[in-house]
Amino acid sequence: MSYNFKEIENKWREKWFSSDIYSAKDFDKRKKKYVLVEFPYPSGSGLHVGHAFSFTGGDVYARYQRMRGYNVLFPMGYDAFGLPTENYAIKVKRKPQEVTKENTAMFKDQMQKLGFSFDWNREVNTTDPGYYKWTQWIFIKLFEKGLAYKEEWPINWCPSCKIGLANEEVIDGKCERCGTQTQRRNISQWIVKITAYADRLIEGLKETAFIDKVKAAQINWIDRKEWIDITYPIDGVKETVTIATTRPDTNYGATFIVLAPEHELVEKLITGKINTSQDIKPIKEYVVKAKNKSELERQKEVTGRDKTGVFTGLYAVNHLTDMKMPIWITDFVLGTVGTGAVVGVPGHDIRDFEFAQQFKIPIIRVVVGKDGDTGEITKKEQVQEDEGTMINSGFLDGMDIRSATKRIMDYMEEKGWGKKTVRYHLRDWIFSRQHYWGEPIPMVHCEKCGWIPVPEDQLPIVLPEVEHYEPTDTGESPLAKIEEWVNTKCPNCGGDAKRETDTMPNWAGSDWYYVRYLDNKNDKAIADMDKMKYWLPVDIYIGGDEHNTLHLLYSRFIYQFLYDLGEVPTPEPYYQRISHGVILGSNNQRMSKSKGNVITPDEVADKVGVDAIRAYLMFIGPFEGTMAWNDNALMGVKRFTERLYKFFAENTATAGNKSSQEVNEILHRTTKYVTEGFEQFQYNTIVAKYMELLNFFEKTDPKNISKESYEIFIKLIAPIMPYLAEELWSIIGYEKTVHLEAWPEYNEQYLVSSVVEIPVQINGRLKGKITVVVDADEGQIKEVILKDENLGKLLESEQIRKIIYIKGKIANIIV
RNA sequence: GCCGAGAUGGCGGAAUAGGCAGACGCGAAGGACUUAAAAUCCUUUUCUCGAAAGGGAGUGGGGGUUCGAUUCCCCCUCUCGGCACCA
Repeated sequence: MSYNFKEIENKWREKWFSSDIYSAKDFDKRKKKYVLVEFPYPSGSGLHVGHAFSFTGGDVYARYQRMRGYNVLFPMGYDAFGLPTENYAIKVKRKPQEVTKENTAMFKDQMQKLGFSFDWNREVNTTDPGYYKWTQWIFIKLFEKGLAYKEEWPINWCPSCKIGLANEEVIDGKCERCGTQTQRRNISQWIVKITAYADRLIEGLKETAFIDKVKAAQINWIDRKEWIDITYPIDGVKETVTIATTRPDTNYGATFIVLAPEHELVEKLITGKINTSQDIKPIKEYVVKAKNKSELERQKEVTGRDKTGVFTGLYAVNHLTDMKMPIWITDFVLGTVGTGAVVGVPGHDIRDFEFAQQFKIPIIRVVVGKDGDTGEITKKEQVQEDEGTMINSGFLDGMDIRSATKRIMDYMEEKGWGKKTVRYHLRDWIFSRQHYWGEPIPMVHCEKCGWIPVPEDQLPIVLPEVEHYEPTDTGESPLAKIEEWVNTKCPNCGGDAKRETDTMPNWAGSDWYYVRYLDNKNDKAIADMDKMKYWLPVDIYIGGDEHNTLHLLYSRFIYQFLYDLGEVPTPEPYYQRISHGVILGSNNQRMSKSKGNVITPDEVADKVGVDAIRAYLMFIGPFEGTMAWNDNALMGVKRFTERLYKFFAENTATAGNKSSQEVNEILHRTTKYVTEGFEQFQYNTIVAKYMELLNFFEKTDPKNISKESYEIFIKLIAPIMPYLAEELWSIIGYEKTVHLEAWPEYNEQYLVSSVVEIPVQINGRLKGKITVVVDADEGQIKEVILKDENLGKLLESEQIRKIIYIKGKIANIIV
C-alpha cells in the first residue's frame, strides 16, 4: 500500500471545492471567527514560499476553528494594482489587465493545490471596477471631510525611468533600478491628512490585542512629541524667523540658526526681497545643489562628516540673552520637518557642535552632566545631549532638563515668543502616483469651481484601456495623454473641466479589502451594515512584520475615518494581529532570483506532497521566527507522512475494541497539547507531538488501539495535513469530510495517573527516581527513598537535614 | 543612536506561575535487509574522564536571590529585525 499523494490530493481537492465545504455563512447562529491573512500581490513569478508559509499558518488556524464549531470566515483576494505588473506589461507590450488576469488565475490554482480552505465565493480583486468604485468613493469622502487636499510636494525624480521614487528607492542619490542621478521635483499631489488621526491611531490600540511588538511599532512610527515654535526678530530687517524645537530648555545656549534650503526666507533672499551684506551668488549655488539631493541623502551621516552651509548675512536675536545669532543655510535641515528652521545649541547637540566648530560659532555650556564638568566644551565627547542639570541659564539654573523644558515652554508662551504645538513623526500621506496601473483619483478640475469630486452615481471612474501607458517625461500620469478621457464637464457648473490623471498608491486598495470580503458584490455600499455587524472586527490578522507600520496604520486610519462617518460598526478593524516569520534560502539569505536560492512551493509539493510541505513549513521553527529552508528536514517530514499513511492503512482494519490506559493517556494528553497549541500558534511543537504520537502507536500492540483512538488522531492532524487526514478518514470508513467534524475533546480522567515518577535530588543534584502514588506525603516519600537501593545507600552515612518535596514534581534532600 | 526580539548539542529547535535541560526533526556512527547501492528498519548520539560502575562540566560572559535558575534581579558582550542623524 503505497502513499500516492498526487492521487489523494486531486481526488479531495475536487470534492472540497465543488461542494463548498469551506464557505462562511452570514448570520449563522454559531459564533463567528474572522481569520484574515494579507492578500498577495499576484506577481508573474507565482506563489512564493513565503505566501505558502503564512497562508498555511492562517489555514491551519481556520481549519482548527472550523472544527471547533466556529462559523469561520477565511477569505482571499488580490492586491493587483502596482508597478511590477505595469513594468512587465510595458516590457512585453501587453495590457496590465490581461497580465493580471493570468497571474490571479495562476495564484488561485496554486492556492487551491496547497489545500487552503479559502471561501472563494468572497474573492476580491482591487483592480476590479466593482471593487475600486468603493476605493474611489472613500477618497471622495476624505475630500468632502477636508482630509484630502492638493499641494506641491517634492518628490525624487529619475529622469531615465521617468518616474517619481519613494525615498527608499533612492540609493546614494541614485535611482535604485538604473543608477541615474535623481532630481528633486515639486509636483502638485493629493495629500491625505492622516496626521489628523494620529492621536486616535495611538489611542485605538487599547481596543486591540495586538502583540506588544506591533503596538510599539505603531506608536514609534507615529511618534508624538511636544514642541515649541519660537519666533525671533531678525536684526535690522522687518522679518522674523520661526524655529521648531523640543528642547527649549537649552535656549540660553543657542548661538545660531540654520535654515533648510527650501525655507521661505531663503527664497526672499535670493529674489532680493530681503537685503543682505552677503554675496547672493554662493547662496544661490548652495541652495540649487541642496534641493536636488534626496532627503535621505541630505540626512545620511550628518554627524561625523564635514558640514556644508552658507551664511545669509542675517542675525536673529535671542530673547533670553540678546545675542545676535547668525543665520545659516544648511542641507541637513529639512523643509518638511518642523518649521524648516532650527536653532543651534552647539553645547548640547552633536550636530550643532560640529557645525559650530567648523564655522567658528561660539559654544556655550548650559547643562551639566553626570561627570560634573562645568567647563568649556571643546570636544565632541563633552557635548551633553539627553540628561543633566541647567547652568548659565538664568531662572532655570539648577533644574533638571526635563522640568526646565516644561518651565521655559510656559514662560515663552506667556511672553508671546513661542507657541507650543504637538507634532508627529508621521507625515501626511502622499496619495498621488503618476502611473497608469492604479485606481484613477475621482476628481475633476474646473477653472471656475476648482477641484470637484465626481458625483457618486458616476462611480466608478474606470481606468481606460489604452495602447500606451508608459510613464511620461513631464512627470504627468500617462492618463493625461488620453484626451477623450481627460476632458469632461464640471459636475458643479457644467463647464469644461479636466479629470485628475494621477492614480492612487498601492495602499489604497488594501486599506479596506477585509470589509469587502463580507459583501463582495454589493453595489450600494462598501458592504452591508448587518453583515459588517456580524463579522467585524477581524478576529485575527496574520501578516508580515514589514506591514506592521504602514499598511496597518493606513488601513486602521481609513477604517476609523469610515467609523466616524457611520459606515462601519466598530472603532477598530482588527482585534488581534500576529506577525508570521520569514523563510530564508538554504544559504541563510533572503530568497532572490539573483542568489539562486528561491524555493517554489509548487515544485516542492510535486516532489513530496502538499501535506508534507505544509507540515514541514509548520515544523521548521516558531511561526513568528526567521528560519532557513532545509531540504533534509523536509525529507524527514515526508518520511513522517509516509509512515503515518502506512500505519493507518495497515492497522485500522483490525482496530481493537478498546484502547489501553496507556494509549488513552498519551492520546488525550496530545489532544490537550494540540488544542492549546493551536490557540497560540505553536505549530512547530504540534507537529512534534504528532510524531511522538505516531512513534508511540507504532510500538503499541494494535489490539490496544481502538477505532475511536484512530479517529481522534486523524482529527488532530486534519488542520495541518488536510489531504492525508481526509484520506485516512475515508480509509476508516467515513464518507463525509473530516474537516467539518467536531474537534476532539480531551478527557481529564485519562490525564491523571495514580502513580507518578518523582526525580530525587541530593543537595540539588539529581541522584535517582522513585515511583510513588500521586498524593503521597513527605513522610511516605522519605520512606520510599530510604528503601530505594541506590538512594538508600547514598544516604546511609549522611545526616538528612531537610527534605523539600513539591507534590508530584520533585524531591530535594539536603544533607 | 533609538525601539523590538534573541543567544540552549554538529544543525533547526523543545522545555519558563523557578523543579528530571536537550522533546521532535536533521546530521553523524554502528547494525539488519541487499551481490551492491538507494529506500526502509533497529541501536547509539551534549561535552568530558573512565574498560565499566560511576564521576565532573554544561543553556553567550560576570555577579546576585534560592534547597533548586535556561527561567527571576543587576552588569556586560554579541546577533537579528524595524526606524533612522526629527532638531
